[in-house]
Order: sequence, then structure tokens, then C-alpha cells
Amino acid sequence: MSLEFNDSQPIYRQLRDRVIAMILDGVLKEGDPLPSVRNVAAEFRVNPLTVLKSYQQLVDEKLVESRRGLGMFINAGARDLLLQGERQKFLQEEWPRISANIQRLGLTPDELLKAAKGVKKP
Amino acid sequence: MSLEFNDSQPIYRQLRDRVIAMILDGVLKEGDPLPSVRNVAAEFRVNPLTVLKSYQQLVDEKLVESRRGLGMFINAGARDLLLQGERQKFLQEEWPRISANIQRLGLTPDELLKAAKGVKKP
DNA sequence: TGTAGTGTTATAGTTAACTATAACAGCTAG
DNA sequence: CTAGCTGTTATAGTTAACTATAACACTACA
Repeated sequence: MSLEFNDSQPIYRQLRDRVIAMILDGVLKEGDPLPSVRNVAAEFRVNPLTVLKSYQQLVDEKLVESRRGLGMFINAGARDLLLQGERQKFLQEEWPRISANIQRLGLTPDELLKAAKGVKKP
Repeated sequence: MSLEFNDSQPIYRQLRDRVIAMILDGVLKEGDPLPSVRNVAAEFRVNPLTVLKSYQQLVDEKLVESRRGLGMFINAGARDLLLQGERQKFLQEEWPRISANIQRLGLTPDELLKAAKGVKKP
């Protein structure tokens, strides 16, 4: 595992997004523990405080709960909360800028499909 | 004019993106001068050095040329350079993450169209 | 010539993000 | 109780981004 980081956003926000993706993808289910602060820090060769900061964001968003001595756990209802919140956030704050960009660059649906994450038929 | 800034990226990069958008949109054509460092700084209530930094990025990318005492001017071929470079950059570095996100959130083409920048038929 | 507009550099200070290192606090399995 | 895993806090230092203020260098134009 080496998943690199983008310099377009602070690491702690990228870590947060990664957990959120895992929840939405069902990799992490409600009640599951997050990978421990120290483990993640070691895995990505990052400072434990940076990981902690990303996890505390998730706590602030009511998505996970922290139990001292035990770990951080995904709250009940976290996925639903996300499907509401993140959808709105994406549609209102990110997508308008992105779609404007796509038009500007004259990108076609075909090109976009080919460049999408998982190419359906290789 | 008050166009606000996003906290997801440094201001100087957002300013750079704004100029690039203007070039792609044809608002700024080759040979045209960019709005002056001081003007932009005043307009967005931002430090002149921040604006300068964004402009110097554009110089590094061979998109504009600086003539001391005169201003900064858009290079010949800038638009073509962009249509090549930015397309690749977008398709390779941004779009995969974005399309994964769209799938994850279960967003439909219909919702995306409605939320796009310019709503075609209101 | 001088003035007003350009880009550019210098100095210096604040804040946020990240880092290293270490210790503290709580839980559980042996 | 101890060892080993959790989260958490403390201290302190580096770097990038941004800010304020000022001066310098160059060009066009009246």
C-alpha cells in the first residue's frame, strides 16, 4: 500500500475523503472500527497527528465516534448521512465548476467515459 | 465584482485557473494584456504579491509573457497549448477521482445536468 | 521632463499544515 | 497486574501561503 497524496489539498482532508469513500463503497460498515491512527500513519508514512486531525473531522461530522482505548467506530446512520450531505455538497460546490471546465475543454462524453476510473470493457 | 475564493485551493492557483478559463472562453485573446497585478489585487482585495505569483505561474507555463513597464500579455499559441495540456491534465489527474465520486454518490446524468453551471432550459 | 501606469524586489510578520518526539490516558487479553 | 493495543495531549520546529508596506525599474504619453 502506498497510495500517494495530491498537493492540491491538505493531507488530512484527503485522508478524510478516503474514509468517506470507503464508507460509501461499503468497505467500512456501520459499527466497524477505522484503521488505527498509528497504523494509518505508518502505512502512509505520515505524522499521527495529521491522521488524528482527519479523524476528528469525521467526529465533528457525526460520522464516527471515538472510544478512548478502543478505537474510532463508524456511527449508525453514517452512510445515509453521507448520501444526503455529500451529494448536495458535490452538486452545489464542485460540480458546477467541473462541468464548466468540461465544456470549456470541449471534452466529449466518449472521452470522459474512457478516462473514468474503472474502464468497464477493457 | 466580488468573486469569492474557495478554501480548497490556494488563492494564487485559483487566480491562475481564472485566467486560464478566460483564455479558453475567448474572453482574453492572444496578444491581449492581462488585467494588471495592482488592479486584480484591488478588485479581489488580495495582496499584489499573491496575484504576481499566479501570473508568474502562467509565465512558467509559456502562456503569457511579461514586459516590464507595459504589462503581461497572452502569448501566441496559448489557447492551443491549453487545449492540449489542460485536457490531458484534467482527464488524467482530476476526472478519475471525480467520476469515481459520482458513481459512489449514485448521481444520475439528469441530476448532473440540472446542477451544471449554465442551466440550458430553465 | 515628469507623471502615471506597468512589472519586480525587499523586508518582515501571521497563520495553517505538517513534522518529530514524547508522554499521558483508557481498555483488554494474557 | 502487565503488556500491548487504542485515542489524546504537549512541546517545538519547518515550510508554504498570505499579508502589509515600501521601494525600485521600466515605458508611454502629455
